[in-house]
Amino acid sequence: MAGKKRSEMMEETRAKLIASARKAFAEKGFAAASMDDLTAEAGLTRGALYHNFGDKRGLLQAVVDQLDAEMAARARDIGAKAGNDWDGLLAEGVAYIEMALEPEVQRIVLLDGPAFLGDPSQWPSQNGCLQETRRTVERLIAQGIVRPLDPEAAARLLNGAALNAALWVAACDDPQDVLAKAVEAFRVLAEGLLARPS
Amino acid sequence: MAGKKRSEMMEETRAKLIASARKAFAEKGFAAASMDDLTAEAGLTRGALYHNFGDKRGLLQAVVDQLDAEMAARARDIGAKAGNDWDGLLAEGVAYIEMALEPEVQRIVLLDGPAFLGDPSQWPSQNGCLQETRRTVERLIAQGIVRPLDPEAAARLLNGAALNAALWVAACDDPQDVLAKAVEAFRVLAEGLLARPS
DNA sequence: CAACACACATACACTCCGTATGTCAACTCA
DNA sequence: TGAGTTGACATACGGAGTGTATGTGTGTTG
Repeated sequence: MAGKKRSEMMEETRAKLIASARKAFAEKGFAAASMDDLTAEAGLTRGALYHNFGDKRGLLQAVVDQLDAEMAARARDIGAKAGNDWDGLLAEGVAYIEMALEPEVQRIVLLDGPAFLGDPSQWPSQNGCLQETRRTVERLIAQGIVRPLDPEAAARLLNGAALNAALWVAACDDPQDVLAKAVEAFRVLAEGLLARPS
Repeated sequence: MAGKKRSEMMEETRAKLIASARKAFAEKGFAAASMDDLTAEAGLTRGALYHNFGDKRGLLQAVVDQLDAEMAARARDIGAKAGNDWDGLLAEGVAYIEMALEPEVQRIVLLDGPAFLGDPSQWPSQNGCLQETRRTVERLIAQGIVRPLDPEAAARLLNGAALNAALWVAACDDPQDVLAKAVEAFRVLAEGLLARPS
């Protein structure tokens, strides 16, 4: 079995390590996750890890990149399904809140990522979600729907608001009820961006 | 010298350890800070640390509590100086952004705190900044200035937006310019909370 | 003043990361 | 095709760090 080339094998081990790391980081957090346990669960040793990713942070970076790409793709799809850009922006924001409820996203991308890798906008993956939101804001400004302001700033604050909303929902007792309140508050805040009719 | 009672001595060692920890955590981050180095700089050993704080996280919690109390007090003062509650809310938000630019606050309270202690609202100190903002929002709702919505949700999102704004400013090349953009965006977003004249 | 309590120091066991070295299969090329 | 080489990964080792168990000296109390 397995007529694989060396490069294919290597891609496979990378994928296995990243998959194990996603689980371990999400469950125990980056700091508490043991590389020995990680690699063992993937049927490998730390040798493979250091060979492929350099060090522990390198593995975290790879995991974050993968998650971020998935999140950006989902946000794009959801935004595209909306009737117009404004509804798209709101839908993206709500989607971001809901994604941030998943342990993998919350723990790895939103908590450990910034703590161990630094500011998200400086990541190699360039924080796809942020870019997605920024582009939507830029379109809305061009259309005159949103007030002229720095799109990067707006995207930053919107995503930040969504993140904290998600942390709140994730830690509360009644997620159903709190999620509704958080989404409502997000919508209200976002409306501040709208160009006033006045 | 030193006609001190035992309890006074203990308070003093706690204060010394917390002070050293603030420096070390802010400079190296919680994970990379060594307890041996920490305590040595305070003229003590790890024995004192484990006796007073239980474990490394306990020390982080104590540091975070202290910083949080200071931040809440500053926010309260700044909010009180404003002419009305609405200006107070904006001033608090801007102050929060500016405080988050200080390395101690950013690194310890905003990055390592959530990563190692979990959701801020569940901290024993109960996140004074958040409570401060929430109370201001409650007053504004009572006055009919802000739309009726969940004050906790609004406070959460506002603080989250401010936090991300600060991370952005701290990591950028031109803090002066970016800070202005961030503050502007914050103001615009916050205006979404205002009751529409309709 | 004798006995205790307690704040803190010391010593030890364990885990974990990173690196240096080893090994074996896959690829190359004569 | 087979000897040499490369490279992906495993193994072995050293250093550092946390947490705990035990020791010690000073302050407190009856």
